[in-house]
Parts: sequence; C-alpha cells; structure tokens
Amino acid sequence: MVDIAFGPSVVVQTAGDTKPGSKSEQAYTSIKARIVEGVFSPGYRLVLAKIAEDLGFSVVPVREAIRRLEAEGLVKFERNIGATVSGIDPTEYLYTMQTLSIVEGAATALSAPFIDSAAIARARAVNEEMRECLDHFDPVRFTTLNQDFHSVLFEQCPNPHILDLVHRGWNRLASLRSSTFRFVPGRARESVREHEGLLQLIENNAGAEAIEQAARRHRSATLDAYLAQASALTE
Amino acid sequence: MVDIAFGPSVVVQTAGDTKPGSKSEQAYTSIKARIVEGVFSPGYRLVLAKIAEDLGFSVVPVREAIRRLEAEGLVKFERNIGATVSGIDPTEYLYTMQTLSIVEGAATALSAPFIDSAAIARARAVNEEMRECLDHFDPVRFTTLNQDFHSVLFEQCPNPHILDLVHRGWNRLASLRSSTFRFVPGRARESVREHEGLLQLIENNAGAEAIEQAARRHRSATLDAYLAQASALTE
DNA sequence: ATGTACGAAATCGTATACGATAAGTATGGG
DNA sequence: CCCATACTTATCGTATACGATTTCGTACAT
Repeated sequence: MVDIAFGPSVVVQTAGDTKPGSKSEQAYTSIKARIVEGVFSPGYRLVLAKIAEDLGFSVVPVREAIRRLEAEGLVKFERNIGATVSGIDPTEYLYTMQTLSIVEGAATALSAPFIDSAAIARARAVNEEMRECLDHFDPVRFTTLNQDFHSVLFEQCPNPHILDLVHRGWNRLASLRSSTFRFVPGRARESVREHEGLLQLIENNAGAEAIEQAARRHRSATLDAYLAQASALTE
Repeated sequence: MVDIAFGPSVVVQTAGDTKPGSKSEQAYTSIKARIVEGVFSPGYRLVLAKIAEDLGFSVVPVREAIRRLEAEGLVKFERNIGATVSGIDPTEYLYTMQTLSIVEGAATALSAPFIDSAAIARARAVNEEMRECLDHFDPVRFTTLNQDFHSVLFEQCPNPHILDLVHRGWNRLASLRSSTFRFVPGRARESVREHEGLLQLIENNAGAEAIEQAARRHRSATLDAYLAQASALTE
C-alpha cells in the first residue's frame, strides 16, 4: 500500500540507500530485514565472518552494512568485540517511544494541510480494518495497519527528514516488538477512537498546533500503556 | 563549556563513536571535523584514495567513515561515483531547520523540569555574552554562544536520542554555515530577547507545552529570517 | 576448592591487490 | 563543424591475507 509489508512485520525504507546491485547494499537490506522481522533478536551476536559466509560475500561489505545499521541505532558495534542487535532495556524503549511520539506528531501536523479527502477516506478504511482486528485479536496485523494508517497521513509530508526519522523509529520498534511484543486490547480500542478523532480534526482544517497536540496525546497514551509492561522487556 | 568548541566552528559529538584508536574512527572524526569547519565545503568531492593517503590509512577504514557520515546526512555517497559533501539547496536547508526546530523544542520542553537555578544562571550569562556580541558584530562567536546557550539547557535532557538528533542538526547546519553563513543582526537581537523570555518561563515552572511552544516559536522566527536569504545558498 | 596465569581459538581491523564501472578524451564518420 | 563511438583513465567495489585484540579454557599453585 504505502510501504512495503511482508510477512508478519514491516520493513520501512530509510533514506540513503545505494543502488541495489552493491553487495554492501544487499547485506544492509538483508541484515536489516532479519533484525526487523525478529530473526535476529536483540542481543543476537552478529559475527562478521559468519554473515559474510551466509550471504556468500566477503567481510568488507558486511562491515559497511553493519556500520550503517549502527548509525540507525539497530545494532551496537564495539571495537574488537563485535556487533550485537541493539538491546532494549525499558529505558531505551522509553527513549524511542518518546522520540517517535514527538516526531510523529510533527509529521502529522506538517502533513495535515496536504491531506485531501481521498486520503482521509483511505485512512478511515484502514482504521475500520483495525477496528475489525479488535474482535479477531490479531495484534500483528493491528500493528501493521496502524503503521499503514499513519503512512497514509504522511504520504504528502512536506519534510522528508521528519519522515525519515519516523521510519527509523518504526524499524527500531519493529525490531523490539518481534521479540517481546505484547498487546494491550483496551489501549488498542482507544487508539482506534483517537484515530477517528484525528481524521475529523484534519477534515475540519484544525490548526497544526491542535493536530500536533492530538497526535502527541495519542502517542503519549500509547507510551504510558506500553511502559507499564516495559519491565517485561529483556536486555 | 558544554560541547567542544575549537576554531571558528563547533563540532558536536554524536552518539555511536567507537574507541578512538580505530583508524576507521579517526577517519570519521577527522573528515567530520573538516566538513563541519568548512574545509570541505558542500559539493566537495571526497575521493577515497586521496583521503586515505592524506591520513596515511588505506581506503577501507575511510570507506566506513564515509558510510557513517552518509547515515548522518553529512555526505552523499553514490555507487561507482563517489562521495560528495552534502549540498544545500534552499529546500534542504528548510528541511533541516524545520526538523531542528521541532527537535530542539522537544528537547527544551523535556529538559525544563530538570534545569536548576545554577544552570539558568549560566544560561543567562551566556545570553548576556550574546548580547555583547551584538555590538561588536561577531557572528561566528554569536552562533557558538547560541549553541552553548541551548547546550546548557539540554544538559539534563532525559532523552539522549532527542539530544542526538539536535546535535546532528547542529553539525549539519554548521557545515552549511561555514560556507555560506550570513548574519541577520535584527533577528539576532530578537533572539537574545526570546532567550531571556524562555528562561523566565522555565524559572516560573511553566508547563512543558508552553515552553515547547516558546522554543518552537523562537526557531520558527529564526527559520523565517534565514529562509529569506536561503536562495543565496549554492548547490 | 578457588583464584591466577598462561596459551589457544575466535574474531575483529586494516593493507594490498585486482576486477568493475563510470567519466573523460580522442578519433573517425556524417 | 558536430555527433557518435571506441578507448583511456580515474575511481569505486570486493576478495583475500595477515596482524592485533579479546575471550575462553585449562593447568597450576595456593
């Protein structure tokens, strides 16, 4: 739809990708996908030689890929020690959620003036699907749809940098969730309601300030809900 | 004071640095410094072999360094073509300023509850120095002090991710300014006034919302002022 | 039994070498 | 005189090789 969704998780393209032919690039994409999909869980040790052999490459392009992933915060790379998939102590989770909250709010506010009625209709349709998910209890699908919802809103975002930050946050969280995600049904229901409210604000051409606040309130509530269970997250 | 200032410009540490011993790390630091200080202006062609020879290293660590810089947005690296210091068409400038505005506002709001009277005093002192700069017309020093001012406020920022984003924005802008910076004296005077207002808000324990708004308004005004001259920026 | 020291294995870091690709240049035809 | 094509050159991309560092296991002494 908006971004590429495959399997249980979602990999969002981040800016700065080189042409696909480069092995360094392939390694980057491949490793990132495996992290985001949860094949490589947090704490997983990424041994250069092993990954290189897996992919049939030499270590050099793999190193580059790892460095890029490090800059995105997906892995930690220590000299003479090696790379591990970034851990997620509750604190780190809070940081990420808080940052995402801010950045998503900004993206929503910036995009609002450019959202036409067609986009709103699409967003509303996605939100309806989310509502249905509530009955069938499908958390994975719910999360994917949630990102789809926001993606529709952000489609016309006039600032690609902000969008990039949002995507990085999503990827980060996807990596965390694949391993330790838990669903909060009550919160999810509320979320659907808030989405509808946000759409109405946009339809009524509310000020950017109001929209941003709404978006931030939404995120903030989500954050609180998840924070309660954050202690369950392992290092 | 807060961050390391040397020469006319300021290089802000960004998260993700490896131990200093690594050549890859040295290359990273060295190239970044030269970009931020303006030795490598936007558009400058970074030839791997040449840089490697300059530093006395081989190309491999240099490549890694470039990749990290690319992920931070400081350089553009195209397959089989090479790396160039990121350009700054007015649009890109707008994106960066807008993003920085949002992120700085958030950082200010988050930090506010943790700012004690001593920090406020220091911030105020810096702001006074800025006021003095207005008379002597020292734009470079003014910019440095401006970052110092915010650094004092952000010292206790509870979210390092946000802080990292702020620093990246500063580095980015520093790179741009070194080559094409122009000073807007009227705007600068206003800026000093707004800083004082912000400090008073914090002293009075104003809500995070109000503080964030003030910070954002400030940035927004700055943005507008610089945007007027943005067309003067070269690709 | 525990702590320490030494050695071996695993892994990372970097240099060098060579193949691949794109940009620049010259030459020949229109 | 201009354009297209072949060739040369500059630069990047990756593999391989080897040295450096860390970690882990084992043996020894207390």
